[in-house]
Amino acid sequence: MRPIRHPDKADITLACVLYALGDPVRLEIVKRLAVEQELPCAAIDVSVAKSTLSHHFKILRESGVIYCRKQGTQHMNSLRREDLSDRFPGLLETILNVANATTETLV
Amino acid sequence: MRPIRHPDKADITLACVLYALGDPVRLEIVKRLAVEQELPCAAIDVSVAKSTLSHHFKILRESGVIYCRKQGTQHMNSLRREDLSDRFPGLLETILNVANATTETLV
DNA sequence: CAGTTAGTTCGAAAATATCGAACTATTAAA
DNA sequence: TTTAATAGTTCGATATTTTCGAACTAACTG
Repeated sequence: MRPIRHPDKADITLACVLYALGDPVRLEIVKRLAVEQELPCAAIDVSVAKSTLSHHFKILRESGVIYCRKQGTQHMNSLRREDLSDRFPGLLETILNVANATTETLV
Repeated sequence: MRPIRHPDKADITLACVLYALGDPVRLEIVKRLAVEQELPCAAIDVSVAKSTLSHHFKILRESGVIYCRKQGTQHMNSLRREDLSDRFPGLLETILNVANATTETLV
């Protein structure tokens, strides 16, 4: 397995973040991470193939939305809250806010 | 030309809105509309084919981000500010805020 | 009516997403 | 110390989406 790539805070772009969040599966992942602090990929119970879920985590990671560290056989994921609110103040907070206020059938 | 379809306010979903905004061209369109109130498609000067630009406007329209009315040969586009802030309070405002604060090379 | 402008639709090519199968890395068990 | 189990990635094929240019439609203009 290759080293896990993460963009520098300064390289995080708004369009990429919005793109990453603009998918029901990924939005669900982010909502879970907002509550649970840190989770392995398998903790997310959505109806997509394992390889597809892996792809979604990669998109979130490469867009700068989540941070991922290896721990044993697991990959522990967490939101890059601080980096995101430095770069785009209020963005993640507002999105999580409206995401939780809305009862959308996600996934 | 078929009648122009717009989703009802209640049918606007967060994932679709974020998806619509998660593209540099479409984000640029929205930034322009935030300043100019109402614009025909051709007023947006981006380096994509006319048919591609038409597609981007369609995505924005069908996601509920913009409203489009025909006026002669033109299609006048405007942000659905009120509908969006009813449905997702603070979302568009925050996104426009950080979009303008950030000097991203879009398009 | 012919010509112009604004935008859409169509068909093909390119890029992205999804899936299942095969793979890699780490831990646990025999 | 093999052997198996678990977590996740990578690969190859198929499906969906994006992009483009060409052809089209609709409304205005001379």
